Amino acid sequence: MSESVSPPAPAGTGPSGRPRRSDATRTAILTAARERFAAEGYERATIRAIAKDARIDPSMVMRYYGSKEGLFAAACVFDLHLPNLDGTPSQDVGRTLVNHFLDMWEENEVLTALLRVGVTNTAAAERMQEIFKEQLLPVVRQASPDAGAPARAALVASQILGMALTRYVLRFPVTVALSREEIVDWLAPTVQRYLTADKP
Amino acid sequence: MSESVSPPAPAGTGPSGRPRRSDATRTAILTAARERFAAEGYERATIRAIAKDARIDPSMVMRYYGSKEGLFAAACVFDLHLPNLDGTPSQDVGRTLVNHFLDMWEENEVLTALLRVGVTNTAAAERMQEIFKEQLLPVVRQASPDAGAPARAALVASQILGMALTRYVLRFPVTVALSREEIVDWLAPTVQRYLTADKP
DNA sequence: CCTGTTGGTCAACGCTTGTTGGCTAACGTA
DNA sequence: TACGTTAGCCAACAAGCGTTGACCAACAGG
Repeated sequence: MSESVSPPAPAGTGPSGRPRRSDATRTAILTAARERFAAEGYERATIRAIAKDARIDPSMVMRYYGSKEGLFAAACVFDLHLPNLDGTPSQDVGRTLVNHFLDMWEENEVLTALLRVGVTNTAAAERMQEIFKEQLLPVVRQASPDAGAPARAALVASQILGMALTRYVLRFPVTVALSREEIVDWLAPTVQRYLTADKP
Repeated sequence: MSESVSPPAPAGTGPSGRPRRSDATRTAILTAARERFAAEGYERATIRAIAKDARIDPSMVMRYYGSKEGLFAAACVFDLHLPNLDGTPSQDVGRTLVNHFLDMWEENEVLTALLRVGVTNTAAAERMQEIFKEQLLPVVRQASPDAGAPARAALVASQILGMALTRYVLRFPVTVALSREEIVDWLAPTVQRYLTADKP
């Protein structure tokens, strides 16, 4: 928690600093870390392997990110970029959301990393929960302004994360073989119902 | 794969042998292993910790199960005990299945272990896939006899596993707080639709 | 009673892990 | 040019891991 005095490493991005000479290395480490965490989870993604991917010494990782936990925290800053659904016809919000989530999952490995690590790492699980709470919940409130929004968001998350789990993490062959269109056609009505249907 | 000749340990349950004196220890190890794997995943569940839980020496685990992988394989033999849906009115199969899965997840930690480990361990992921293929797929075929049964089973799995993930593994507070009835009321129509609705 | 088999402990092995500190060399200003 | 700062490598540490083999104690059958 406390910053040590003597080492010159600022430990985080200097808020008002100009670009440092080591920024390339820093992002190389971060990129390698994301790939490894996403592919192998927390324990199997070793600092040594990440450093080798980034073509630097393992000790550099410690210098720039303090510890493995610090590295993971830095690697998992993430924004879902959920679209504003104001202009979307209310019967299309389910389809729009499912499409957006699939995009997010396929273009960005941070979500896979977060899911793979969160299963064994409490900090990552809480981080994931925060993301869904802070980013999905407001959208859900917009789509269904009754008091049950948190529960509706949780239901949406269960279906979205279940699809991500079986398709991108566990990689069930049948699920992987489904086309984007099939997935959207099947999941959109589910999400739509969780968002807008009366409580059963 | 090959049984070594000299050591007297039969390595597996003797198919025609009478009960051994060490059976109590064997099951103690297996119970402890299931708990640890379910709670912490593969890498964090150390043989030493499992042995301590079972109040025996770590080397016993090796003697009885050969290796950590062997122990995990033995700990994850599992039967979903899916009910025969022949006598169930066809509009109730969704509700019946959701209820059954929730029962399974709450009374047996093997599923949690399998999910937590499968996320980082290919063998466990394949094991989970087998279970769903061999045990869920036939039930799905029974409920929807068209050619799309594998895809329908995959969709059901995505929703069931997503709920299990967020409720029993990631433990999202809102999801944990949902009552059994709420979950069933919301998820049953989803599963029902995946099983019996026309392809969208 | 003896003797082979089984159940169990103990101490150590080789290896990998995260982490540390000291050293060199390049940079950038004064 | 001189010198403090930064970027980077190297070698090592302590701890924990799965795994092994030697050794002891309790049992069972002749």
